[in-house]
Amino acid sequence: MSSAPPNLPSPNSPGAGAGASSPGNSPTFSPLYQQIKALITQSLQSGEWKPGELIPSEVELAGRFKVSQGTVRKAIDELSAENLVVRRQGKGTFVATHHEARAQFRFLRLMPDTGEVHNPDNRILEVKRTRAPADVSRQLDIKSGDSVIFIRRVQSFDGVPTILEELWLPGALFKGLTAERLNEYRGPMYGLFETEFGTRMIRATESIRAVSAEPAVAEVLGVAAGMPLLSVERVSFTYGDKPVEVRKGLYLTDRHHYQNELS
Amino acid sequence: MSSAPPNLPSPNSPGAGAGASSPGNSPTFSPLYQQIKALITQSLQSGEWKPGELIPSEVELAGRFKVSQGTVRKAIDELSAENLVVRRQGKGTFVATHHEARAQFRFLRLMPDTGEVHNPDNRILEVKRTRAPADVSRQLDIKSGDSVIFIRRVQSFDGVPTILEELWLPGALFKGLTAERLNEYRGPMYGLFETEFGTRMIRATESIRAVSAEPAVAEVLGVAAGMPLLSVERVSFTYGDKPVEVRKGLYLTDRHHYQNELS
DNA sequence: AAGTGGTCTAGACCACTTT
DNA sequence: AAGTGGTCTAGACCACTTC
Repeated sequence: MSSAPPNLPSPNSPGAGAGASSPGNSPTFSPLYQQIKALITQSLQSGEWKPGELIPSEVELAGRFKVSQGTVRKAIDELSAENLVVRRQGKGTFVATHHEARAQFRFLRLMPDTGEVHNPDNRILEVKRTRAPADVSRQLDIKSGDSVIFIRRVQSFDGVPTILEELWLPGALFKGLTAERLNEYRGPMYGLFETEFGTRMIRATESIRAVSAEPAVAEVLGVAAGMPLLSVERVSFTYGDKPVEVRKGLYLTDRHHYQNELS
Repeated sequence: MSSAPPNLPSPNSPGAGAGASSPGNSPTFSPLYQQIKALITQSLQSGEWKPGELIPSEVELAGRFKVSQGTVRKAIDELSAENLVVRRQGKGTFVATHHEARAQFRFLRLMPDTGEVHNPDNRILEVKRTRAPADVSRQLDIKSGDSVIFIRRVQSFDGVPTILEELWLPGALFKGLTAERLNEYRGPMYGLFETEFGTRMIRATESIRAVSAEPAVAEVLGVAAGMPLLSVERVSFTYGDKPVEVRKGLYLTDRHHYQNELS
């Protein structure tokens, strides 16, 4: 294992020469555990350890990086808090995956008002390769007019159409994504993205508003035009805070609600 | 080596609602740092250390509880992650308070679409003591018909009425809360609750939907009836997961949006 | 200089899972 | 029994703030 050792300034020679150590932009050394965390994140990003897989034990990583187990532990603690890995006592630490109920609800906040049954159904209306609209290309941080995959779909619960969604994905990352593959795939869409295209969503921001259903939208959802709908605009990010999905959803909230925790 | 593991099986305090719904078995011994965390939380709850104040140093707490500093540290780490305390290097650890910009945005998620100026204005429409409606009393975990304080207010930004809110507070906890005190108070409402009534909100859940503005609502907000509005129903909790506020808000989202982070 | 939180180490033992 | 993560300790030193 090569594994470049951390670039720490070694315990003996702290920034003695730095002088005044003004609060400016001097090359501040990050804590050891942050450097370890960055190294582990690199291995996650590069696919050295794939979603669902076991990563090396704390002891082994400590040996590899030439630091104490406690330092590795603190690094993994933070990765665990960020939902990049999952610890299981006695078993080891695993790369987080969207193929688990655990991760599902982080990205689907619409809950039925009563009961628990979902009976979800996913109908793909359209998949095409096109050019990114200006606002989407800006949010995806790609050049205006770059190729993107556009997806339009309806999600129903217990047979009731509830979510109409439009997605834009960078074409460069999702070559070969077709309606057929989307339709035959079982499980969450982010699971497919992660296993088939090597792109794992780890974080997202959402902007929520109330809007009025336009006639075309109302027809798809089977409601009257003018019906109030929840508009949810999401930008999802993968490793390195790189945006890789724009999603605009319209939620019917007469029997469901968007659940949020403030803490 | 200390004499004996100070494994006190959790000091059973009456009403301290240990009912954290932990799915585990009953008499499980919790880790030491969890017990320390519970003790510190008790001191926070009892007001021994008040919001904004400095709590004893880690070394002092370690001495008081007869454990190592590392154990106290881990307890405070979690309290810090839960926003109950705030650490400041070199200064100490402080009890979190709503009188800081830092805490404001955790509980106000409505952001202007452009710009940053807020120019907030708060107009109290009504304050009265009444009996809790059935749904509110259920959410506040009080007896149906118990006395509650009811508040109705409008918040404007840059002179534009944007939020119409109705609040219900347990009467027992907020004796003496009047429209006058609400009007003359500068700063966030949760700040007033915390300093004047000793009740600190630490967590909340929100249910969000899209609804249509009823005529009476539309008039207050200065929009047309039928305008789509964001309905935000919040239940806030204080220490021990005790619900102490029900808040039903209607947000005008044509120039603002509800911002959320999925992580 | 003294006090605080922040980092790092080394070692011990515990709880859980698998062999 | 062996391996993993989880807890706890004791001590050292660093970074920051205040005196």
